[in-house]
This record gives sequence, C-alpha cells and structure tokens, in this order.
Amino acid sequence: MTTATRHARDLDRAVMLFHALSDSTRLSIIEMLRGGEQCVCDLQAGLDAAQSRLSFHLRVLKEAGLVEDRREGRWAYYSIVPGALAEVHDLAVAMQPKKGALPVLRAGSCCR
Amino acid sequence: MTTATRHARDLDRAVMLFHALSDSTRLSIIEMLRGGEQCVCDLQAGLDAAQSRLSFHLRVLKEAGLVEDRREGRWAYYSIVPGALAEVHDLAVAMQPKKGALPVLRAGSCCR
DNA sequence: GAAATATATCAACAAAAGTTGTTACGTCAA
DNA sequence: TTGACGTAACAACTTTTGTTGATATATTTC
Repeated sequence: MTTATRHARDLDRAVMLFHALSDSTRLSIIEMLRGGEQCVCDLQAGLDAAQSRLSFHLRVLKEAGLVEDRREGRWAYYSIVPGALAEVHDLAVAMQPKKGALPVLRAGSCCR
Repeated sequence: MTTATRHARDLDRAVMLFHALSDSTRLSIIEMLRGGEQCVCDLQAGLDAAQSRLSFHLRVLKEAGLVEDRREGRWAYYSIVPGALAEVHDLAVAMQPKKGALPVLRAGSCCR
C-alpha cells in the first residue's frame, strides 16, 4: 500500500472516532459506561432517551469501536473499549504542533 | 451555577471540539499547521480546496478555539492553539473507564 | 483612483446525521 | 404456545452540515 493510501485511512479512522464523540447523547452514554457495563434499559432510564434513539447512538459508538456489546438472554450489555480512547488520546498528541514550529513566520514569506 | 449546568456546558464544549475535528478537510488543515502558521492561500494550494470551502472550515476550527488567525496586510495566517489540543487530550483521559470498573456485572443485575 | 489580490460572507443547494414512530426478531415466563 | 419484554432495524421526516458559485470588503499596487 502507498503512503498516501495509508494516510487516507488514518484520516478516515480519525474522522470516524471524532464524529462518534461529537454528540451529547453519545458522550453521556460513555459517561454512564465509565463505571462499568450497563444494559440498554438502564441507559435508557438514565438518559431519558427513546429506545430507538439510544439504539441508533449505540450503533454509532460500536461501529467506531468505542464500545462493545455482550448479549445475555434478552439483554444487551454495553461497555467501553478502553483501547479506542487511548487511540483518541494518541490522536490529540499527534496533532500537537511540531517541536520547533515557529510561532510566527517571517513577514513576507507568504504564498506570493 | 448548578452542577448540572456546569456539566451541560462541559458537554457542549466537548461536543464542539470533537465536532470540529470530525472532518477530513479540517484534520488536514491541522496537519498542515503543525509545522507552524500558514496563510490561507498556502493552505488552499496544499489542500486543493476551493477558497470559500477552506474559509468555512477555518471558521469552524476557529470557533472551536482550535486555531487562531493573525492578520497581516491582506493575508491571514492561521496557527494551532496548542491549549485546545491539550483539552482534547484531557477529554480522552476523562472518558476512560473508572478505576475498578468491573468488566462484567453479575448476571441478573439488570434493570428489571 | 482603478485594477488586482486575499479573504470572508452569503445564498442556494446537496448530503449527512439525528429523531420519531413502527415493525421485526429473539428470548423468556406463564 | 402464547403473550410480554428487550433490543435492533426500518421508513419518513427534520435538522444540521458541507459545497459551490457569487458577491462584499479590505488592502496593495500601478
């Protein structure tokens, strides 16, 4: 695979992760899961969200790899995938300005 | 201010930050700015994006506090606000499961 | 001051994301 | 085996986001 392709995939992955985190219902779900796994019905009660709405957001989080589910009888338990958050963490670090990046360019160094 | 209100504001702030990062054009802009500030025309050339499109994305990034601009004559130089990325970093840490969160709840502990 | 340039803003449109109500599917209990 | 329950998936709709082309504004250069 070419370098450009690899970069494009990294970019898509980052977009997917950040998008999954860019909604208040989903962030609230993650907050609720921080204490350990929860079944959908508990999340529903805790967030006062319609069931289908919750289901939609859980799917977004799951597709981004931020949460996983475990089935037990008729219940579904969701929990955080810690590795995904580490990934977000790493992305934030990777976006930091490069060491030695000048705060200000010399005047007149612009495009034309 | 109530605790609930403060939490709501933190949530909105997090949503705004993650949303600003959830677009490939905007992530590419940040990547280009990692080496130091750039004028819009350079970003335009580097990203091969229409001017108004770039302007739109720069505004999203700026409103989220991720970049800032400096005016010099008819040029606008944009650069990363390092503190905002630290904020993203901290958010990722804050979303991690709580220490001692059980990987699996006891069977039968669900909502009803 | 007139023309050219860099950027922002706007309006119109296209595409994506989120919500709501409904239906479908599996599991459990009677 | 029937009915209730928990969850997922779907369809229709609304809202938000992103794109494009056009216009506006400020600045520089001639």
